[in-house]
Amino acid sequence: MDATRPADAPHEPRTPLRDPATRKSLNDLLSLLGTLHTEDIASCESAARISVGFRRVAAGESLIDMGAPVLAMYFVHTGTFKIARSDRDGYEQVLAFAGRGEALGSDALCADAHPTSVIALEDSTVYAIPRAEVAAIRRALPAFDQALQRAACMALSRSNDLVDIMAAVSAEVRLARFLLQVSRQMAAQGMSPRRFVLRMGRRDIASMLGVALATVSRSFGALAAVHLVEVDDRDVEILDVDALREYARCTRKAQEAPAGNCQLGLSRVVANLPRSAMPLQA
Amino acid sequence: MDATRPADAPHEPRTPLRDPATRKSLNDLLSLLGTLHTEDIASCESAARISVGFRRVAAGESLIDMGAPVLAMYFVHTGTFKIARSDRDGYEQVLAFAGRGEALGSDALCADAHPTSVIALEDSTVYAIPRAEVAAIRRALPAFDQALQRAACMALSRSNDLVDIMAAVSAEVRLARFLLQVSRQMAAQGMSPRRFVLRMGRRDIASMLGVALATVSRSFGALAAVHLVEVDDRDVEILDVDALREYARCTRKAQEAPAGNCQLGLSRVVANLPRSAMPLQA
DNA sequence: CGGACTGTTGACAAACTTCAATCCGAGTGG
DNA sequence: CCACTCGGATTGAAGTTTGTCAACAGTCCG
Repeated sequence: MDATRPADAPHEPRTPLRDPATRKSLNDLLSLLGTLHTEDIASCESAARISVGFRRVAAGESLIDMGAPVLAMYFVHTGTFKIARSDRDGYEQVLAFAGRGEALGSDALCADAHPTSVIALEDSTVYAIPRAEVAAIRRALPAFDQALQRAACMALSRSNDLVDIMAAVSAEVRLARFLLQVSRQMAAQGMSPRRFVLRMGRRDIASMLGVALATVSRSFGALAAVHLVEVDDRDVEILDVDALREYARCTRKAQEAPAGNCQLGLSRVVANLPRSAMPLQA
Repeated sequence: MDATRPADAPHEPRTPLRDPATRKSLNDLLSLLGTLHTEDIASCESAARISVGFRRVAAGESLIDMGAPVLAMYFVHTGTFKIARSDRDGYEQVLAFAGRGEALGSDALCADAHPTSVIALEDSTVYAIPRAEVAAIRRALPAFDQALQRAACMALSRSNDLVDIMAAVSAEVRLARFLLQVSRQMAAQGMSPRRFVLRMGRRDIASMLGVALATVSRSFGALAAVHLVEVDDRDVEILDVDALREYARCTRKAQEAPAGNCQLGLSRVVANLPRSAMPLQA
C-alpha cells in the first residue's frame, strides 16, 4: 500500500514503440540493462550505430521452441515469459519466469539446439541479437560482454532458484519460496516487492513447484489463512515479508537439524522470534 | 558381466603420482580431457611448459566451501565429488555428482563467492587452476578455452538433469531417472553403463532425489522387484536399460497426455514386452 | 445465454514422511 | 580373537500430505 505499484495495470501495452520497425539501436538495449543494474553503462557512439532486432511476441506465442536451432539470443523489453522444458509425453516443466531486462536463450550460447522453450505469458517485446553477431558485438563493447556474463550467471542462478523451491518438502513452503522469488524479481525491476500481480496461471505455478494444481490453490489458502499473504486470484500482497521468509526457510521437518519451528501447521513460525538455541553442528 | 567394469575396486588408489609434487603439466590435464571427448586436443609445447596445480582430497573432505571466495577452478582427475548447497538450517541439498574429467567450481567463474560446496566422496585428486590464470591460459590455448566452454555448459546441463529428476512425482521414477543419469556418466567415463558401483550413500541420493532416506531404500526394492535393476547395497546392475528408460519417462500420471502407461505400480511397463504381470492393481 | 476457461473446494485413496526396530559390515579395544 | 560399537541400509507400522477425481463459482467470449 505504501509502495508504488506499477503492476496495477493487468496488462501494460506500454506504447513507446508503435512503429512497425523491427530494428532498434543497441543503445536502447544497453540503457535498458543500465537502468536495472547499478553499474552505469556508458552509451557510446559505436553502440548507437549498431542496430539490434526488435520483436513482438503475442501472449501465448513461443519465442523459442525447445530443440530448435539457435538463431539468436534475446533480452526482454516488456512483458513476461516462462521458460520451460516439455517431455515427449507432453508434460511441461516450467523452469523459470523472466521479466524486463532478463536474457532469454542464453542457455544455448554454447549449444547448437535450444534446451528449453520460451513462451510469452502476455503480449511482450524483446531485443534480438543474431547468434552470429553476438561474438562481434561482445568484442566491440565491453559493456555488452559484461551483460552476457551476467546473463550466463543468471541462467545458473535461476536453476538454483528452482532447486531451492523443489528442495522443500511441503507444498506450502514451496509456494512461500516461490513468492519470495517473485518478490525479488519484482524488486529487481523497480516494482513493489510486497504487492504484485502474478502473470502466470495456477497451472504454470503448479508445474514450477512440482505439485498438483489443486494443491497450489490450497497452499495459497493456507498462507492466506495465517495472514502471511493476501491473495485475490493473481493479485498477491505479502503481509509480513520477514515471517514469510522465516517460514520458507525450513526444508524438512526437523530431521537432523533440531531447529524446532517448521511447517507443523505453520503456527509456530508466526510465534517464534524469541531466540532459542540451535544446538546442532556448526 | 559382458562389460568391462573398472569400478570393481571399491577404492582406486591409482598410484601414477606418488610424488608429493603439487604441480603437473597442463598437458596432463588436456590429455585427460582429450581422452574423454572425441575431439583430439593437440598437445602443444606451450601447454607442456605451463604447469597447473594438483591436489589430493581425502574422502569426506571439502574441496570447495559454499560462500568461500573463488580461488581456483578444478578438474577431477580421480575419484568422485558431490556438489551441494546447504541451507543455514544444516540441511544439505545435493545438486550433482561429478567424476573423472568433469569441471568443479565452474559455476563461480563470474561470481565472487562459490554458490555451492564440493565434497569428495572418496579419496580423490584434482587439477587446480588459479582463478587469476584462467583468463591467460584461455587466451593462450584455444583447447583449454573450449574445455571451459564445455564446463559451463555442463554446469547448466547438470542443473537441468536435477530438474528432470525432481519433475517426476513418484519416488521410483525419480530413482529410475537418477540411475539412468549415473549410467550415462559412467559411459562418459568409459565404464560400463549397465553395471556400476554408486559412490554415494543413500542419504546423498535421498537428498538429490528430494525424498526421504527410507523411501530411497524402498524404491530400490521396488525397481528390483520388477527386475528392472539388481541392487546389492551400492552395487547396481541395470537389467533392462530400455525398460528402465521407458519407465523413467512418465512424469505424471496421465493428466493431460493420454499416453497410457505410467507409474501405477510400474506393472504395465514391464508387461509391455513379455509375459506375466504384477500382482498389483491394474 | 450457453460454452470454455480458470480458480476454488471437498472427499477419498495413494504415496510419502516419520519413527522405530533390525541387520549387516567395519573399525576398535579388551 | 571376539565382543562392542558405530554408521549405513533395510524393513515395518502409523500418521499426514498430497494427488486425483469431481463438483462448483466467477469471467470472458461468441
